[in-house]
Amino acid sequence: MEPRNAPEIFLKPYNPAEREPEILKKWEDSGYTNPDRCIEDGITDKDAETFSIVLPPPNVTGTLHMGHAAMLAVEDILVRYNRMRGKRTLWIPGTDSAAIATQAKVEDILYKKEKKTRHDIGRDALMQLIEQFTDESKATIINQVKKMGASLDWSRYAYTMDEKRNAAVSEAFIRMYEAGLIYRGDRIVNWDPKLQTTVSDDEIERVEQKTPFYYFQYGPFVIGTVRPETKFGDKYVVMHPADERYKAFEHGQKIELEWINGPITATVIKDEAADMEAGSGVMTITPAHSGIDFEIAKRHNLDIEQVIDERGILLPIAGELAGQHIKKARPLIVEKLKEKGLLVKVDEDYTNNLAANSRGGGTIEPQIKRQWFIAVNKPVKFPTGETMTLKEWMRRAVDSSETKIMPERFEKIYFHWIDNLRDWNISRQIWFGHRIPAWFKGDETKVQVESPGEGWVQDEDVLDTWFSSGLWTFSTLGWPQESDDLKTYHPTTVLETGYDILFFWIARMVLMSGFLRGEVPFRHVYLHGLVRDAKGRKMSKSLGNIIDPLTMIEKYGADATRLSLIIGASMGNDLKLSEDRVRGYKHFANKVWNITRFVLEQAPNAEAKINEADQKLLDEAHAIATTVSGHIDAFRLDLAADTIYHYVWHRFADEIIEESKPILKGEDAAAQASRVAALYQILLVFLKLLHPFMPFVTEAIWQQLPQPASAKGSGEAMKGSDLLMVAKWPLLR
RNA sequence: GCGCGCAUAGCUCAGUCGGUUAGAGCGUUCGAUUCACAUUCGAAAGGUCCCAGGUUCGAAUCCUGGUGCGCGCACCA
Repeated sequence: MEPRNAPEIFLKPYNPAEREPEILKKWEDSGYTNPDRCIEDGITDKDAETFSIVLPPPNVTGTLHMGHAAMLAVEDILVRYNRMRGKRTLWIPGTDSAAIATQAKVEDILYKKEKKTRHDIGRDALMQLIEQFTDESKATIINQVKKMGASLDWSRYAYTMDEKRNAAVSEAFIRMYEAGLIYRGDRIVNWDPKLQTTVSDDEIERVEQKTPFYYFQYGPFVIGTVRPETKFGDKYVVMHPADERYKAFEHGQKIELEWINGPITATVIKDEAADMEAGSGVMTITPAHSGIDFEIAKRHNLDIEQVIDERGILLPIAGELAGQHIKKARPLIVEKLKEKGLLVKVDEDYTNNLAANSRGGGTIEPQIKRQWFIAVNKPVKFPTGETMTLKEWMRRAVDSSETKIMPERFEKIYFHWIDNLRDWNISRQIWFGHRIPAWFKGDETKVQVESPGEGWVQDEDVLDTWFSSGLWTFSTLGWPQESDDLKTYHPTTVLETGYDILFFWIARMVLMSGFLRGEVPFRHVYLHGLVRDAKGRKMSKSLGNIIDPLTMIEKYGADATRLSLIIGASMGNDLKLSEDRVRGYKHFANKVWNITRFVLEQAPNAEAKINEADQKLLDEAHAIATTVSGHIDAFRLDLAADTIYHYVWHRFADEIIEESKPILKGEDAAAQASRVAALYQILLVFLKLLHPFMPFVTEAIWQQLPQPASAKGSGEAMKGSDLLMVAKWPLLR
C-alpha cells in the first residue's frame, strides 16, 4: 500500500528528545494550565466542578530525583484527566526552603571554600549566601519539573519564604498564640549538639545499635544503664510502689552510698513509671537529660541538674571529668566505677535504639530548654464554633471521612500517631527560616510582627519548617486574604505525596487548616510508595544505583519515564524501577506513533458510513474509556494505564489493525470506507485516553492530524484550541 | 514492647462483591516475518495462590492459629 496521507514525520521512529521541547512550548504559550485562561477562552465552564492540587514543594537544595518524577507523573495524570473532563482544574507549583537542610548545605559550602563558620560571617552575610544559593537551585528544579510535562499553573508559583507566605506564617503564629495554643515553656526537648538546634519528635530517627549495657552497685541496689556519662547527678533512686522486693524502702528515705565522685546521699522515690520487669526494677534518674526522668522529677518536685552542655561536654558536676566530651568520658567513667568495685557486670550484646536527627544531624541529646510549643491537648474554639483540642480535630477529620487517606491502612497509622502525639516544639535555633514574631523586654513578651518599640528584642529563633508547610494548601491560595482562589479551590481535592511525610506534613496541614479555617485542607490523600532500584534497594549515591529521571527523559522520553513509574506501581507500595522498564515504554510510544502512521496512510472518505461491525469496535473503544475513567476516579492509575496500554497494543494494533488489512485491500468500497473512518475515530479516542499518561507523544501526534481542530473527534474537541491538552475526554459507555 | 501490612508463574505484580479452566508484563523456548513498527507477530513451557484448621454448595478471596518478610510508633533504666 502506498503511503497517501501520513505526514513525512511518521516515516521515522518517534524521537522524544526532538519533539518534547516544542510540545512543551506550545503548552506554555497556550496558558491553559491556568484555569482562568481556560474559562476566558470558553474551554472550561466557570461553574464547573473544581479540581485542585497543590504540588508538594520540592526542596530548593536538591535536583529532581525519581521520587519527584513519580509524584509529578501521578499528579499530572490526575490534573490532565480532570481538565479534559471539563473540570475547573488548578495545580499550584511551589518550592520549599527546607530550612535546616538548606542552611546546613550552605554552611558546608562556606566551610569548604573559605574555612569559615556562620559565626565568622554573621547572620546577615549568611542569609545573603543562602539567598544566592536558593535562587540558583530554584531555577534548576523548576526547569526539571517542567521537563516531566507537569501541567502546573506557574502564574501561581509560590515559595515557602516569599513575602506572601511570610505574612501568612506570622498571621498564623499570632492567631494561635492569642488563642492560647502556642506557648513558651521550659521543657525537655530533642537537642542536636551537631546542628545546635532543637528538632521535633517526628524528625528523630531511631537507629538500632549494639551498646554495652552496664550494671552498677548503687548502695543496696543494682542499676543498669547504657549511658554512664549521665550518672553523675543521680541522687534519686526510683522503684515501683507495688514492687515487693523493695517494700523495705520508703518513699523519701535517705540512703548514704558511695558513687562516682565519692559519698552521696540518695533519696528513694516510689513512682509507677518504674518498670518492675526491667532489670532489677530499680533505676536512678537524670531529669535534665531524659524525658521520662524529667516527668518523674516534676511529679515529685525533685532537683534538676544539667550534666551535659549544649555541645555534649560534661559540666563541673562531673568533677575531674568536667570538660570532657561524653563520648570520650564514657569509658573513663566505667573504669572509675570498676576501680571502686561498683561495676557489677557488663552485657556486651545489648541492642538499643539510638535517637538521631534524621535531617542529617547528630545524635540527639535530651535537654531542658525554653522553647515555643503548640499545645495539642488544650481545648480551643474553632472557626466552626466548636470547642475541642487539636488532637480531637485531627482525629475527626479522618474519622468522619471528610479527608480520606488512601491506601486506607495509613488511616490506622495516622490514628496511632495522634494517640502518641505530644506538644509540638516549633522553635529552632538556626538562622534560615521564618523568624518568630515575638519580642522580649525584660520579663515582658509581645507577639506581633513589628517591633513594639525601643528596647524590644526579637526572638532569635526561627520556626520549624513544617509550621509553614502546614499552611501550604491555603497560604498558596492567598490566605489570610479571603481571596477568590481560596473560596474556589479550598479545600483542595487531592494531596498526593510519599507516605514518609504522613505525619510531618499531612497531619500538620490538617491541624493548621482546622484551627485557622475550620475546614480540612484536602478531600483525598493519595500516598505513593518509594521508588527503589530493581532489587528493591533504596537508591543512594553510595550504592551507585541511582536512576536519574533527567537521563531517562533524554534517552527514552518523558512519556516512557512517566509510564514506567505508573504501571505496576500500586498505591502506597514501593516501586522497583529499572532502566529496562523505561526502555520498554519507549517502545510503546513508538508503537503509538506507528499505529498513527498506519491509520493516516488510509485514504479517508468524507461520506463514509460506519457499518454495524465497525460501530461495535467504536463502542468497544468507548467502553475502554469508561473503564479507564473508572480506574482514575478510584485513583487506580496503575490499572488505568495498564488497561489503555493493553488495549492500544494488544487489541487495537495486534487484532483490529491486522483484521483490517484484508478489508482495506479488498474490493468492498463501503466496508473499506467504514473501516478507515472507524480506525481514525478510535485513534482519536485512545489518543485522548492516553494523553494524561503520555502527554508528549499524544500531543505530537494530535498536532499532525490532518483535519482542522473543530472537526477532530466529530465535534468532541473543546472550543478555542487545537491542543489535545484541552480536548474533551471521550464519551463513556 | 505496642501497632500496621505483605506472602499468587523464574522476576515484578494484578486478581473488584466469595462464583467458569487463577491473569498480565518482563524473562525463557520454538516458529514466522522486512507487507505501519530502530522491529514486530504467533505459539509453548512455567502454579501446593506460604502452612494448618474453620465457615460455605463453592475460598487465592472471609475467620482463627502458625511461619517468613517488611514497615510505623516507643522516654525500657
